[in-house]
Amino acid sequence: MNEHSFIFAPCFMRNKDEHKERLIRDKAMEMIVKEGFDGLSMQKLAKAANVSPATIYIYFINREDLLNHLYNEVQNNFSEVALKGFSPNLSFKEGLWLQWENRLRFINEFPYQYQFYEQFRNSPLINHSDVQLIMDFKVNMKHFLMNAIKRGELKKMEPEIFWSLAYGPFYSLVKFHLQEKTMMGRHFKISPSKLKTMFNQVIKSIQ
Amino acid sequence: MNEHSFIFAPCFMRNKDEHKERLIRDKAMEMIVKEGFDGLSMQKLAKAANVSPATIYIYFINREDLLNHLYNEVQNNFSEVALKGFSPNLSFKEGLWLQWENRLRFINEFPYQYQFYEQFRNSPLINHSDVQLIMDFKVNMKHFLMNAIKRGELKKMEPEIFWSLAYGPFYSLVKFHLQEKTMMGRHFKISPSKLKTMFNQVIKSIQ
DNA sequence: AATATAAATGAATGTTCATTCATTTAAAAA
DNA sequence: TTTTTAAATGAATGAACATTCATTTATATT
Repeated sequence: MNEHSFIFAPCFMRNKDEHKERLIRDKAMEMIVKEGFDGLSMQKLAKAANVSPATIYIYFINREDLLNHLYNEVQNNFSEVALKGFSPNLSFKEGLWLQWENRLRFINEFPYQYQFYEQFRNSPLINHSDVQLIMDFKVNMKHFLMNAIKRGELKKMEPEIFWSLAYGPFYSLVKFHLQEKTMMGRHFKISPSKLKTMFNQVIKSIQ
Repeated sequence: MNEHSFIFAPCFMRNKDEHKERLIRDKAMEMIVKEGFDGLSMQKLAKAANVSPATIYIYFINREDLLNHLYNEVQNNFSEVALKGFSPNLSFKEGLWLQWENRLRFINEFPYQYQFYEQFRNSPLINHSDVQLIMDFKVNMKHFLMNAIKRGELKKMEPEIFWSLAYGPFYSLVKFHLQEKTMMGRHFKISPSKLKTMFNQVIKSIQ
């Protein structure tokens, strides 16, 4: 052992099992969606993921850290999917529709992730989370909106009004369908034509 | 004691203290808004309301029963306020605006009630609640929408699309302002003129 | 004032909770 | 194969949980 031993120390280590962490994360989201934050206990989660309770603490500092990591992950996944194929140079109508489609695809594909996300955002946990929207997303949207205004496709308005007009109806429709789903036990996907119909009406309110 | 003694039994009873129940209900909603469903324990609630834990069980069967009663109460209050001054014979624009104003008034006046309501609706607890919208509300809205369609002020569309277009932006704007509030610690009320501006844009999407 | 009743209580109960810890296991490097 | 390391564990810990119960308290009626 010399003074540099901590740098050149050989690394005889066992790797973390990523499949195991994935399982813990997925089961946690599923439990929260089905039983609420109340319903998530570390012991029940351990049992559901087939690991020891202590194992969870190898991957996460504590319960709160686990929840924050889950939220962080979904936030990143969601905004990444929302921007798939997007460019700030698209016409306003094309760009907004693309994001509606992308968001709906994510929600249909990962309903547990999305419902966990909504539950987290509507709870006080959100106040203790320091997760920020990824910068890429912010910058893209800012340029997109500036271009649309420059081209006269969109009139200037306060940002919160824009977001409320452009996405309020979308998320409301999604909520209707997710409620239906949990009530009927079956998943009725939002039909693309219904979505497009509503989109065209929303456009009228923004232009 | 005769066979009718249970009917004519004298009633030497001490009355429930309504002020006490009110306090329990209010503190419960406040705790849930501030700390989530996780943060509501019967012992902490008892302490906050200055009663014994056992007292809560005089008014509510158990924790779940308490939460359901709270939700039920807010649902009723909210839909009652929403209909204040409403008539199905109002013009579509007048009737919808009246409801926006009424709803915003309720949210501004009872933010804890509203935020509890939102948190409950976005949690799985909603699946175990058998609370229904009051019939009066349903009937009124149905006639209102039928009249508006008859007069040509509103085109026929699927109910969930109507609700999403007519209220999605409203609730989205409310959410923006409530988030701001909890982040800044101060309450910035939505200005009526901002609300009216957005309302006029929303109307364009529905007609 | 006396009485009967349910409201109200504080302490207690058994359970479940998040988290820790001494130990074992597996795997990467030598 | 041996060595070293961190992953993984099951059992344990003390705190907090929902709920109950034997008493006491307040009050509407007599």
